[in-house]
Amino acid sequence: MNQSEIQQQLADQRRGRYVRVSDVDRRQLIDAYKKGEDFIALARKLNIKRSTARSILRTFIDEGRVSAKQRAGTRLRFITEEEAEMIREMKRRHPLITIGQIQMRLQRTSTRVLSKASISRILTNSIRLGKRAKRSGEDGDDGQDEMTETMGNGQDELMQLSSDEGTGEGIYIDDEIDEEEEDDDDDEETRITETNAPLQNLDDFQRFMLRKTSINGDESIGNEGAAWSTKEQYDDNGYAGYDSENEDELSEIDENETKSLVDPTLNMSLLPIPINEKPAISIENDNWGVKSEPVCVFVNRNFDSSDSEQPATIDEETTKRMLNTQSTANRRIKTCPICGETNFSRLSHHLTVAHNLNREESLTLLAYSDRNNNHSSIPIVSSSSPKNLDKSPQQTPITINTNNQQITPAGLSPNGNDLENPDHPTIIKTSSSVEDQQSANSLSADGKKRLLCPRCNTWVLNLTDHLIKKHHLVSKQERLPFLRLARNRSLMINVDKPSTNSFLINSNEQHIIPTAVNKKYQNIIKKYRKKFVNTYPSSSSIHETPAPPPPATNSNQNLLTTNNNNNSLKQNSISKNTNTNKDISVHHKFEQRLSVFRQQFAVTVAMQNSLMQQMELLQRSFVCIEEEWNDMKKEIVESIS
DNA sequence: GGTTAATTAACTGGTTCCCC
DNA sequence: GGGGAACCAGTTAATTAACC
Repeated sequence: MNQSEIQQQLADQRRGRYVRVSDVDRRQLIDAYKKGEDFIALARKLNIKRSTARSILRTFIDEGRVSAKQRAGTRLRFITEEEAEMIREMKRRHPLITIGQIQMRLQRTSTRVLSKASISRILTNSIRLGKRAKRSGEDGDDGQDEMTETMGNGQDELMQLSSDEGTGEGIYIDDEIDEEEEDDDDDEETRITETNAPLQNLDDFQRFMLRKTSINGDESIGNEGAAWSTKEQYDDNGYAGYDSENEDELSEIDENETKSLVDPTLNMSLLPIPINEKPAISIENDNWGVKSEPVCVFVNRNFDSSDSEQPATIDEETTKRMLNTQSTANRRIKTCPICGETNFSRLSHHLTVAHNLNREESLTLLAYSDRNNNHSSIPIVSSSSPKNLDKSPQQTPITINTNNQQITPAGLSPNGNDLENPDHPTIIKTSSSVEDQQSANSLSADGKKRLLCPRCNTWVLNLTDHLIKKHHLVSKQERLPFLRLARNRSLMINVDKPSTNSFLINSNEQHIIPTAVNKKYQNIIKKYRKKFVNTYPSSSSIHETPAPPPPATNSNQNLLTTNNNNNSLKQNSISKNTNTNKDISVHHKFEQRLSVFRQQFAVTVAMQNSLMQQMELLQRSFVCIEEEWNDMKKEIVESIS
C-alpha cells in the first residue's frame, strides 16, 4: 500500500465513501468552474473525486441544477419536511386516525400516493427524509432546480410547482380545489396562499374528518336528514358541501337538469324533505356525459313509480313503502285466496288465525292479494321492458325519476300502455322498482353473475379488476368500499326480491306466469286449501267454484265468515265461531303483537335503508371530489405543457 | 480529460407478521 | 379483521473506479 492509497483511505475515512457531496461543496465547485478556476484542484482540496466533480459540473451544465436529486423509488417523488409535518400534524390532531385514512386523504387532496409504509415511516421518524428539503433550504438555486425537476418529472411532482427559495414549501394543488370550493360557497373565506398550503391541506383534511364524523355520528336520522336536505348539508364549519361544487360545475348545463343532478334531496329520498322542495323530475340521458355528474347513479330504489309525480314527503313515501302490504291492504275488502271469503278488514289476521299460516306465507299471500286487488297502485312496467333487460346494461344511460327509478324511454311503451294494449289485455307485469330489472341483469345472458360498479354504473363480471383497470383504484383499501357497496346492494336486491318484487299477475288469476313467487303463492294456496278441505269436507266446492261470496254480515266479526254458496260451511264456521269466542281475545293479542312487530320491522328497514343512503352519498361525494380533482389536474398539466 | 460500468445511498411500494 | 411495524425487493441518482 503506497502513500497515495493510504492518503486515499484516510480521506475516505474522513469523508466516507459514497457520501454525497454537500450542496456547499457543489456550489463551490460550480463557482470555481464559472470563474475559470481549476475546479479539479478544488475538488482535490475538498476531498472530492475527480469523476465526482466532473459529474457535478456535467449536471450543472446539462440541467442547470446544483443540488443533487433525490434517489427515489419506482415513482420519482420525495417527501418534503412540510408534507411530513402535515402528516404528523394529522396524527397529532387526530390521534385515532389510521395510516390508511391518512393515505386516502393524501391521495384525494394531492397527487401523493404514498404507501402506508412510507406514512408509517414518517410518523415513526424512521424515514430519513428532509435531506432533500434541507438541501433545498441551504441552496438558494434549488428553487429553480426544483422547478426544473418539476417540469421534467411529470405530474407526480406537480404538487411542487414552485417553491420559495430556501423554504422548500410548495403549492399544493388540492388546496386550490379547496379555494374554489370555499369561494364558491362563501366569499368570506380568504384565498389560500402558497405559504399556508400545508395548513390548508390540513384544514381540508379536518373538514373531511368532520364530515365523516358527522355522517357516522350519533345524530338522529331525522336531524341528519334535515341537515342533508339543505344545500350545505355537510357544512358544520361554514364550508360548502360538495353539492354546491357540483352546482357550480354544472352551471353551463340546463339549470333544471343541473338541479336534478346535484340536488342532494334526490339522493336522500328516505330522509325528510320539505314538501315545497320538490325534487327534480328526472335525469336526462344527455347528462350522462357530463364530467362532474356524480358517477354513482343509484337507481335501485324500491319506491313505486306512481309516487314519482307526487310531492309527497319522504316519510310518507317510506311509510307507504314499508307498510303498503299491511296497512294499505288491510283497509280494502279482500278475498281470502284459500277459502274464498271476502270482506276482510284484516286478511292477514284471517290467514294467521283461520288458516294457521306463518308470517312469511301470510305476507306472501298479502302481497300477492294486495296487488291483485289494487292494480291502480301497482307500478306497471311495460311488457317491452324484459326485452330491455336482455340488453347489456353496460354504459347504458338510464333515465330515472325522482325516486331514482328508471323511466322507460320514449321509444318503448310507457307505463300503463299494456293495459290499453288489446293484444295483451290481461297480463300485467309488476315491478316495484328498477332494482328488479337490475337484479335480473345481475345474471346476464351468459349466466354469469355481475356486479354493478358504484362508480360508473356499469355491470361487470369482475368488479375488482374493473376498479383497478378503469378507475385506477390500485390499493385494496380504495376498492373495498365500492366492493362492499356493490355486494351489499346486490344482497339487498336478492333479499327484497322474494317479498316485494317480480310479480307477474294475471288479472283474472287464470294465466299466472310461473315465477318463483307465484309458485310459492300457488303452493301455499294448495297447501292450505287442502287443509281447509280436509277440515271442512263440504267446502270442496269452494276450491272448485270460488265464486265471490256476498259481503259477510256477521256482526260478531267472525274470523271465518261464511260463504253463502255453501251452507254447510257457513254452519261449520258459525259453530266454530261460537266455540272459539274465548280465543278471540288471544287472537287480538296476537294481532297486536304482530302489529308491533311489523312496525318495528318497518323502522328497522327504514333505518337500514337510511344507512345505505348515507353510505351511497358518502361514496358519491368521494367520487365527485376525485373527478373534479382529476379534471383540475389535467387542466394544470395542460396549462404547464 | 472524458466516458462508462459498478457500487452505494436513498427512497419507494408491497408483503408479512404481530398485536389489539 | 384492521392497523402498524419490520422486512424485502425494486428503482433512481450520486459516487467511484477503471478504462480509453
